[in-house]
Amino acid sequence: MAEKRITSQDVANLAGVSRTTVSFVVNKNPRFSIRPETVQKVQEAARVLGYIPNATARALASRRAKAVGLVMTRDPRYIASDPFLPQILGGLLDVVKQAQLNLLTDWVEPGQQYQTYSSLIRAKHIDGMILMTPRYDDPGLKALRETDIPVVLMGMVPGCDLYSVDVENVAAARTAVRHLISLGHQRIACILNGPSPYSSACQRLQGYQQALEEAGLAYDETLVRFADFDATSGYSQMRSLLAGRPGFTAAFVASDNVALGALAAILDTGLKVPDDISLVGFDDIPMSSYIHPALTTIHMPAREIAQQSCHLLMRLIAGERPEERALTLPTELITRGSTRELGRSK
Amino acid sequence: MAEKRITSQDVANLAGVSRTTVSFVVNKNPRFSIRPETVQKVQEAARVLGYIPNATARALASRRAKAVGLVMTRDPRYIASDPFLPQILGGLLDVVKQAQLNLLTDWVEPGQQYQTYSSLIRAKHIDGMILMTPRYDDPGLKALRETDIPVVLMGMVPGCDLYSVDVENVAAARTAVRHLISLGHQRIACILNGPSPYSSACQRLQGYQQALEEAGLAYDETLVRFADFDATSGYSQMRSLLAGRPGFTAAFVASDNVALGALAAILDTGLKVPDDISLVGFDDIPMSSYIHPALTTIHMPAREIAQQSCHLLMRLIAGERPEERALTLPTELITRGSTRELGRSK
DNA sequence: CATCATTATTAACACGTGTTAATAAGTACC
DNA sequence: GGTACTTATTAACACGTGTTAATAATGATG
Repeated sequence: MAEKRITSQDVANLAGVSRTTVSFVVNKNPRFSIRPETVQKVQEAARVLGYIPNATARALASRRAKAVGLVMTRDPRYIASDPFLPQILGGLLDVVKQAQLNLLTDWVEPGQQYQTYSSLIRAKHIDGMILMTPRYDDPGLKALRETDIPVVLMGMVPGCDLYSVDVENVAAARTAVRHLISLGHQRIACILNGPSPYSSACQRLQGYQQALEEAGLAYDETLVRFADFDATSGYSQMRSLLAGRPGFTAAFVASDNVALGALAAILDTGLKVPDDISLVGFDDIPMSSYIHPALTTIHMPAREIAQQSCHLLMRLIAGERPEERALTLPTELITRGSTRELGRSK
Repeated sequence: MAEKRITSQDVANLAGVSRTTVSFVVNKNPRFSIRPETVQKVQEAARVLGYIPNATARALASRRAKAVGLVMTRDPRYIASDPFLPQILGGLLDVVKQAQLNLLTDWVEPGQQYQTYSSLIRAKHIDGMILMTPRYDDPGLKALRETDIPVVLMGMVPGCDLYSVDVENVAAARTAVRHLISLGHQRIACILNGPSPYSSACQRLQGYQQALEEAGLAYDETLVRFADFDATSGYSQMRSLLAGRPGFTAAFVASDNVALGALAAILDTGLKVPDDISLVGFDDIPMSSYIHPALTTIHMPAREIAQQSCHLLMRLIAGERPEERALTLPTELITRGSTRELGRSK
């Protein structure tokens, strides 16, 4: 309690130099060269006293918070069931630690988006932010575009030219559905990962439609459902699909999490995967290879997305303005046990 | 870019009062009463200008960072596969937002614990911190105890009287194993969630041993394995168990995540759950009810743990020092399809 | 030796707020 | 109308650092 805070002044006194010199040594400011023996003295004094610069004062003086924000745009209850969050966080922490930055996490209450975006930045708690899972209908995005605030979207919003890092959702979904078609399936159901305001849901639906179209298959709206990111919604949407008895032999579920729920629904109805219904997921969450049958899915490079987003954000904070505004990462189809050629049994 | 920052001075000028008055109005300082019409004037001016107080300056002046830290003590690769992180984060964000605090996330590199703990606080980036999944062998804990830094452990470390919030690991594990015993199982394998330096692993092992003892069953070390938090490790540990052909009819796996791997290993060997082997997990991750067979497990109130930890931390930051240092939350056995009475078939 | 160029160091101000101690204005009382 | 007291407001300092512009010390050059 009585621990006296040690300031740069204390270090300066002990080393017998001025506070400014200490600052130059600590920050290795290249514009001013300091005699090696002075550097030595200062570093020794800092070590002896256990000097740790006060980050707050530093932020105030340098007008740099040395922190970036991860801002989520979902209800907290979805945050709690987001299977990617750990990977994203892991990737961000990696980069952030290496760059000596801090990571602040926040979520925006629906409808208060702009308020939160702008106050986070303007209050200078952070230098820039990464927006996770942006929505089409977020009015805050347009407002952000007009400022010059460093922002990176994880996931893209069409018609919005903020910097973004995303996977090729359309192509990936098309690949997934093509795979089912190549196995002979003709009636293929589709459950999207989330509601349509989320751009990833929309794009994956597009990929589904494109694959059907190029194969000359009709698009049947009654085979399409929108889930809500979690397994529970996947379960009920699949039940709703099965209740209609539409005779589909395969399903593309645009989220592994949702797919697990869908899988449970199928098994509960007494049908088997892949014998009766082939299932393709999306995301390749760590667990996908450990369920039975192991889930065929699209690999989502979550960690890379996080890392690239962070690197991009750091460039923006440094003042760079790269030409390319949308960075798109490749995905990969992982074939496992949940898909099988139509009509072939074990 | 040219957007001029608006300071409290600007507000003061517009309202025709001093900066101090603005500060009193904004902070609703009760020690100084201000005439209602002045308050009105100031608030109006702030609204017109869109004034947002600079959090950094505020933190510096008030010597309160208005932020708490979530510090993880695992390798980043474990962070990435921690199924609880989303729930924890969701719970923390809930509380933190309500208290107008910010949440900073960080992880400590093994071996550098104390360095990071202390610099985070002393640099005043945060006012206090929550340590996730502490280890027995963390020398930083002892060092922390000697300072008066507000810290809450999520998960407890015996012999360390830092404030902590945890579940009753021993009792919960005992309940889980008792359940298996009550179903007639006598040879029960055990796979711990993580390596023994993690206290939760140790405690769950104790619970396992106690249940055996009170039922008069012998403790067989060859039936015990330590996993490494993820499904992959669960898979290999279960394979290793099965390779020995020790004839166990049930297994207690102290983590659902690990249990999923173990389940896959069992099924891959051609055995069935629960027909051949009954399985009890631990954690009740959201997915546990959606796999087949649905996992019998111990419900871990992750969200509550996070919330309670945060509340406790806030009290510590406020200067309180509650008598009770260890808060223990109850768990609950959730019986699902993965356990069955010995010898009874479907 | 005087002059200039270069290097090393520092005094002084800036960053935007919280807070104390002092002042000014207003009110009640005899 | 002066005094004591309350209320409203502010000037001035504190927080701990980054950074510029000026100064002092050193070395090189004619």
